[in-house]
Amino acid sequence: MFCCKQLRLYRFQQFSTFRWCSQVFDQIEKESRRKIKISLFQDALKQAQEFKVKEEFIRFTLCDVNSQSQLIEAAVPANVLYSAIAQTYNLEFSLVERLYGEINSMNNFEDVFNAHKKSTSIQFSSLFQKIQEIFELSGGGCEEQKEVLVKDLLSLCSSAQEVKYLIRFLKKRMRIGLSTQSVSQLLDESERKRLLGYQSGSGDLQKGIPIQPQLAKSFQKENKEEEITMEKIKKKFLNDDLGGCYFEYKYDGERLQVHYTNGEVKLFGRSLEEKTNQFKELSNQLKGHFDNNKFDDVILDCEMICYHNGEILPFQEMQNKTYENSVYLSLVCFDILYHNKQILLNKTYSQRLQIYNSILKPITKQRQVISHIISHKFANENEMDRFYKQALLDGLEGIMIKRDTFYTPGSRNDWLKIKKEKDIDLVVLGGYYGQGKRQQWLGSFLLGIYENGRLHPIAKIGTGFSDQKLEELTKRYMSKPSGSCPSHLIGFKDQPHVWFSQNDVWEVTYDTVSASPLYPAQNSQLNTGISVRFPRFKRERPDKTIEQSGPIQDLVEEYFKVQKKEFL
DNA sequence: CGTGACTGCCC
DNA sequence: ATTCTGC
DNA sequence: GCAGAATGGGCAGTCACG
Repeated sequence: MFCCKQLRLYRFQQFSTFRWCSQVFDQIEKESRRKIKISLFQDALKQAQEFKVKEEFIRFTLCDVNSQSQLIEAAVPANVLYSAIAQTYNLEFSLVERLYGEINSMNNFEDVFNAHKKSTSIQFSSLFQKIQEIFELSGGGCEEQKEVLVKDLLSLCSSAQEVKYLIRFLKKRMRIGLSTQSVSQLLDESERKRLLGYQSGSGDLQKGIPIQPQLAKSFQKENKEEEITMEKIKKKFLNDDLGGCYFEYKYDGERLQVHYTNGEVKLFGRSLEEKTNQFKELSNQLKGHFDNNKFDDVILDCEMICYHNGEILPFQEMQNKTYENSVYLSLVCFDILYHNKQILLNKTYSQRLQIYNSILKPITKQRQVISHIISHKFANENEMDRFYKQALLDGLEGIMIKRDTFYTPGSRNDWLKIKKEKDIDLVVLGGYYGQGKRQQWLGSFLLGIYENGRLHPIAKIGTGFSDQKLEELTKRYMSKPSGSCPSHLIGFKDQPHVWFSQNDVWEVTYDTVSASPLYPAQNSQLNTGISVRFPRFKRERPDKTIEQSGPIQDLVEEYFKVQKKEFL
């Protein structure tokens, strides 16, 4: 009897301390094979369950304290966190910012830490509770309180490893190579609803709880370097079979999942946050529409767009009308997951299409509360191509092509998006230190464009580099004497960590031009700065001079073009 | 009470 | 959002 | 092909500060 108690006590301390948790994470992080990562996590989950900290352990893994309340602010603003670290370990703030705000290898940190080490590790459940208290703070003066509490937490750590994962949690980047998708697979549906806030759609569907949306993949992503042709799309995506697939315009708005059940409307965003209150007026209009039209219970997949005087406004306009004046908001439905007591996930798209077309009216130039998208079938590449080109002429983002398959939550396999991408030559002005796996490199760069004899910032860029390229670029620019901020950019709000003394030309791919409150690049026709949406690195252009960047005139014209499109 | 910095969520 | 990476 | 982890512009909301 006594022995048993001793054993239990021993195991309890082994398994439910924060040290146990950080050791599990360390193991998972070091393991590169995903299957093994998952099984390590699964084992840990069993132990966590045994000691009644399963929920906390999962939330810690996913850096999610409590998804119940949307109003919770950032747990710990970066500067508060850094300041707490700096004070706890007697470090310069700037050193924390550069180095210890993101602990990767233990080499540097262990010495610093050892002087402040606690000999016993805190119980995991009590650590989690303390973290929760931090999250619950809000209002004036809360940052100061948070700082105090974070200092407490840091001082409770018994190993440098614990500090590492605590910091990562507070920064909301656990980066152990295992995240929501893998965790989700290990949960049953009720745990999934409770802990992740969504349902997978396998088995029963519960209305009023969001379902992971199905997603699309991009055609150009799999076909870099090459021109988009409908012939290639037909061959690669459709297996030369045009028969079963549908073509639709891709509206540039905001994805919303609509649940209407028992006379109640609920809206959910793409990341499954509830948006009912954020779009209250739209929600009420929808309820009115559904009530009046004798609607059955439904779950609809829609794009929210914004109308003004018979025109659909571009994305940027929608964003800032959204909260001010929701009378313009409108939904375009493009799929249906549930209708009249029937789960439709395992119906083909043809069948679902027929249902949503039968209960909604097609989209028109005049705003309706809710309408449906128009689907087309095409017999050959010419028709496909004409449709795509017409979409671009009409000012849309591009088109979607959908296979005639079941609705698969989370999958990107059956929907293809085709967007027009453009290239432009820009000048690299400086660099910003990277985070996480890019900590020892520059992680992004400031780009400029030549106008009126000077270079003007127009965007940052941080994707499109292979690891090797990024390392090479970092070495190249960091080994040169660094430049300084040009006098005309002293007021620029997002100063690079390193200004480059040599300004090279890079070819950059982007999607659209946007009005910018941050970037000063403009010309005399504009009363605002401009920038580009979705910038990505394509290649270096050593053959070009900075004067050959742009020209900005092209971007300005593109910007004006988007402003006055009709979108239908 | 207004402004600027920061964060979370859209894309 | 886009992109790259290891499995 | 999947999942994860880097990174982008820009808006609304929150909080610190003057």
